[in-house]
Amino acid sequence: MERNTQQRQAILAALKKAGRPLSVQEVLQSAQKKCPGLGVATVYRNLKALINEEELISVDMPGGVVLYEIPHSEHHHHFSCVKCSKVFDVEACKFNFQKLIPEGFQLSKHEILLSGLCRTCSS
Amino acid sequence: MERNTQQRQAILAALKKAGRPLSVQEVLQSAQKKCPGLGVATVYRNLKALINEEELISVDMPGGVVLYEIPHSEHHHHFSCVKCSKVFDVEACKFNFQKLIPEGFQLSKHEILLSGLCRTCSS
DNA sequence: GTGGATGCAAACTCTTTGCACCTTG
DNA sequence: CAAGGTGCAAAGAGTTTGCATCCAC
Repeated sequence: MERNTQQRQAILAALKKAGRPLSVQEVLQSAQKKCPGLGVATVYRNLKALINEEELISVDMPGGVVLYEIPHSEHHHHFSCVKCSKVFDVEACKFNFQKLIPEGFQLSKHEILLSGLCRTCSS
Repeated sequence: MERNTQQRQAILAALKKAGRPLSVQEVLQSAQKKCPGLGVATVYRNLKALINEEELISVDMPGGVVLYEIPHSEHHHHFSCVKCSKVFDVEACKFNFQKLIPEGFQLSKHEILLSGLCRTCSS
């Protein structure tokens, strides 16, 4: 997928505008404002292609929900608000996870998902 | 769900025997050995009920796969082998995640998923 | 005996795919 | 104008639900 179609532009614009990880449905609804008639299949196809091109990253949430975001920072994790369900980025961690795993295991990646109340919901 | 049915016993036995998080399909196949004719719906219903009763915990994996395990230790996380796809428990972490999140956010839970090669697959 | 639990199949949700048409380069 | 992308609808995969039957208490 190389062509710069209106659909692709609308999808990327929606994610850029949001500034936080969005679900497929959120991407669809937001992108449809700029591109009426946009279908779900196209969103799925573009999201998959954009991840392959490393223009997007996917964030797996509990319950099988997958969110998509533009990889703006080198390394970061996520915070999910239990009340409003919005997902926020949190800063990089400098923890040494290697010491958690047993002898002989090779660590190559880690994912951290924090949850609780966001600033808005906790006040 | 309070009754101690053969199906429920078979499901719990399968998870106890495995000693690691299992998928719905793994639970079904293992439990069917002791309980032929066991249906998928019953497995789903029991797993859900057992989680409510806090006799099981669920582990969300990337790709929307949900695994189930018996909560044997107080607090632990998981390591997923990228080669054999088996999931192992790793020891408790003592990291301070609070310092990662922004001012005003309230942290109540954290999930860590490590991945790489397990001992068997790395040798 | 009776109400909760089961098994089956249908229904649902979410994602993918086939195909004719359209659009970008 | 030609390849590649799109939209629609149908097909899949995974999970849930309705209902008659069954069985644990």
